[in-house]
Amino acid sequence: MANLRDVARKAGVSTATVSRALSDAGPVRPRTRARVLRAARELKYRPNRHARDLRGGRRRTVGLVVSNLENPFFLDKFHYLEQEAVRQGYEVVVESTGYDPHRLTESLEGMLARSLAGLVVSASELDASASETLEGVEIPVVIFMSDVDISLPACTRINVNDATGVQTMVSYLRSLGHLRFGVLGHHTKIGNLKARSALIERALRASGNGVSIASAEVADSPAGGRLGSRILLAAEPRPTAIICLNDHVAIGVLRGIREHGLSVPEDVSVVGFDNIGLSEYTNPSLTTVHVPRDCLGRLAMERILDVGRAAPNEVLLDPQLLVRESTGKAPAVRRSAPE
Amino acid sequence: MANLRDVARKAGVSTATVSRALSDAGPVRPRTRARVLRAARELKYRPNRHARDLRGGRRRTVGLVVSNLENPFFLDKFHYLEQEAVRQGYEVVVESTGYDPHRLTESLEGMLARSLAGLVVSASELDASASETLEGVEIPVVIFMSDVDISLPACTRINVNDATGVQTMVSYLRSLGHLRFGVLGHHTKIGNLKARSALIERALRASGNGVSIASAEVADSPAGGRLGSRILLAAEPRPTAIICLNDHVAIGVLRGIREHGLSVPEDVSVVGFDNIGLSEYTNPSLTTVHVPRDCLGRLAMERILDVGRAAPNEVLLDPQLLVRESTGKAPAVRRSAPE
DNA sequence: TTGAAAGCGCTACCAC
DNA sequence: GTGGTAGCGCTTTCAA
Repeated sequence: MANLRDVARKAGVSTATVSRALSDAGPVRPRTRARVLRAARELKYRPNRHARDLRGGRRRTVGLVVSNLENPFFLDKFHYLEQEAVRQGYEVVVESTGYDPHRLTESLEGMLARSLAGLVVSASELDASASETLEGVEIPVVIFMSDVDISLPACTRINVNDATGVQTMVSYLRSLGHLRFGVLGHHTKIGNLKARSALIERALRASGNGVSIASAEVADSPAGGRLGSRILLAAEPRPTAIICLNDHVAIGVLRGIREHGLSVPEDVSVVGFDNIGLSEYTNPSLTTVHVPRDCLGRLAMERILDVGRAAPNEVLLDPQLLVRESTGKAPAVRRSAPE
Repeated sequence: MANLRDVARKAGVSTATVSRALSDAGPVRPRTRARVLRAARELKYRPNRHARDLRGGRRRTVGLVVSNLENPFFLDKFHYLEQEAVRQGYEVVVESTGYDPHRLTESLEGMLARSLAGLVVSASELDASASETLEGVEIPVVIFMSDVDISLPACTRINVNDATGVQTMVSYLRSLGHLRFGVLGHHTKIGNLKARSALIERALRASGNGVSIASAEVADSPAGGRLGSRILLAAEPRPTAIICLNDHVAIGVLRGIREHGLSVPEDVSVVGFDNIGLSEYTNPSLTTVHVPRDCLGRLAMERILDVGRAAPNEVLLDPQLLVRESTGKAPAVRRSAPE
C-alpha cells in the first residue's frame, strides 16, 4: 500500500506538499498540485485512516452503544443519531451488546479507547457496576432511558416518563373491561425494563379488585413473543389482554394467539411499547405506547457539540398511547369451559 | 487523558515495560507488573486505539458495506458475519449506503483506508463504475449477489441462483391459475434488482399466453410496499397476484391490500423474496423465496482468513420457494365490474 | 527483566 | 509556495 512518502517521491515534492495538495489545506501551486494528484492516482494512494486518527485525535466520531440492534427500536436510534451526526459532519460507530452486562462493559471500554467526540448509551442492562466504567470520563455522555446514578462532568440523561405511559395504558385496558392480564417481557430483571414491568404490575393491581396477572419472560424477539403467548394463554384464568414490554415481542404474540386459534382483539387484546414502524403494519395493527426517540439524534448532537450548553442535563419525554386495532372490549365473562 | 508515558512515569518504569505489563506480552517481574497495573488504574489509563491501530496495522477488522440496514435482509448479513468474525477474534465495521452509488463509493473508500483484514460488499447498486474503486485492492474481497465484472487477486463472489428462484415462483403462481400479475420492486434500475425484475417479467411472459403485468417501483420499506399496492390495485385488469422483489416491501403490500378492502390470499396472492424472519410473523404469513445468507459469515471469514485457499472463487447458492399463507388459487374469473 | 529508541503514516508548524 | 521536521501513542526489536 502506497503512502505519502511514495507519492512525494514520485511527484518530486515533500510529504508536506502532498498532504496539503490532497487535503486542499494550505497553498499549493496548481501545477504542483496536478503533479501530486497524478502521482497519487498512479500509485493508487489512499490516505491511512489510522494515521489520520492518531494524528488528528479524531474527534469527529460519536459512539453509540445499544442493547439489541435487531430490535427496530434500537436501530431507529442509530438511524436518527447517524442522520443528525452526518449532517454535522460527524460519523457514528455503533455496537450492540445483546443485553449482556459483560459485553456492555467491553463495548464501553472499546468506545472510550477511541477518543470520541461523545458517547451515547441506550442499554437496558446499564447498571451501577457497568457505569463504573464511565467514571471520570471527560467526553460528553448521553444516557437514554436509564435511571442509574451516574456523576459525570458532562452527562445528559434523556428519560421517558414510563409511569404515565403505563398508567394511561392500564386505564385504557381497564376501561375496556379487562380484568385478566398477561404481562410479557424480556430481560425483566434489568434496568428500565425491570422498572417498567414493576410499574405495569403495580398499576394493574392498583386499578381495582379482581385483577389477575400472569407473567412470563422471554427473548427480545418475535420468536420470544410467540413462545410467551403460548405460556400466557395456558394460564388459568386465561388472560383477555396481553401487555408486552415492547412491540418487537408483541409481533410474535399476535402470531402466537392466532396459532392458538384465538382472535385479536375479539378474544385477546394485545398492546406493546415503543411504536416501532412495523407496529402499524401488523394485522391487526398494534395498539402501543409511543416512546419518542426521533429527538435523540438532535438532542445528543446538541449536547455533544456543546451548542446548547444552556440545555438542561435532564430531559423527560412524554410517551403517548396509540390505540390501533389490536385492542378491544374484554370478551363477555364466561365460566370455565365446561368439561 | 493519561497515556503510556504518564503511567510509566508514575510507576517509575519505561513505557516499554508498561506496554508489556498491560498487554501481557513479554516478561515482566510480578512486582513491577503490579506497580504498573496500579498506576494505570489510578490514572484511569486507557490505551489509545488509534495509536494501536496505526502501530499494529490493525488487521483484525472486517468491513461490510450493504445497501440498507433497515431491511432485515441486510441486517441479517451483518449479524451472521459478525457472529463468525467475533468467534475468530475479529470485529466488523458496517456501513449502509441507502442504495446511493455515490455513498457506496465513499463507503468503499472509507473502508479501504482502514487497512482491513477483508471487505465484504453486498450492495445492489454496485456497478462497474463503483467497482473501479476496488481495482487493485490487495485485501480479500467478498462480493455477495452482484454480477459486476471485477478482477481482483483475491475476490470471492457468492451468488444466488435467481433464475431458478424466479422460475419456481412463477410456475407455482401459474399453477394456481393466476394470469394477472403485479410486480413491485425497489431500485429496479440497478444491479441484481434490475436483473431480478427482468427475470420475473421474462418468466411471466414465457409462462403462457394471456398474462398481464403491471409494475411499479417504490422505496425499500413497508411504507413503499403499501404505496405500491395502491398503485397496482388500481391497474386494469387488477392483478390477482403481486410479486414483490423482497419481503420488506411485501409486508407493506399485505397491509395495503387489506386497506383496499381485499383479502390475502382470497382476492390477491402476495409473494416476496428473501425470507426475512418477519415473513413468518405477518398475517397471513408470507409465501416467499428463501435467499440463503446464513453461510455468508462462514464463507466470508474462510476466504478472508485464507483458510480454504482451496475453496472456489465462485459460490452459487440455491434459493428455495417457501409456500405459506399469502398465496392461494386465483379468484374465479369475472368480467369487469358492471357499471 | 528492563530500557532506549525506532518507527507506523500523517498533519501542522515554522523557516525559507 | 514549498520543505524540513516534530510528534500523535503505541509496540517491538535490540542492548544492557
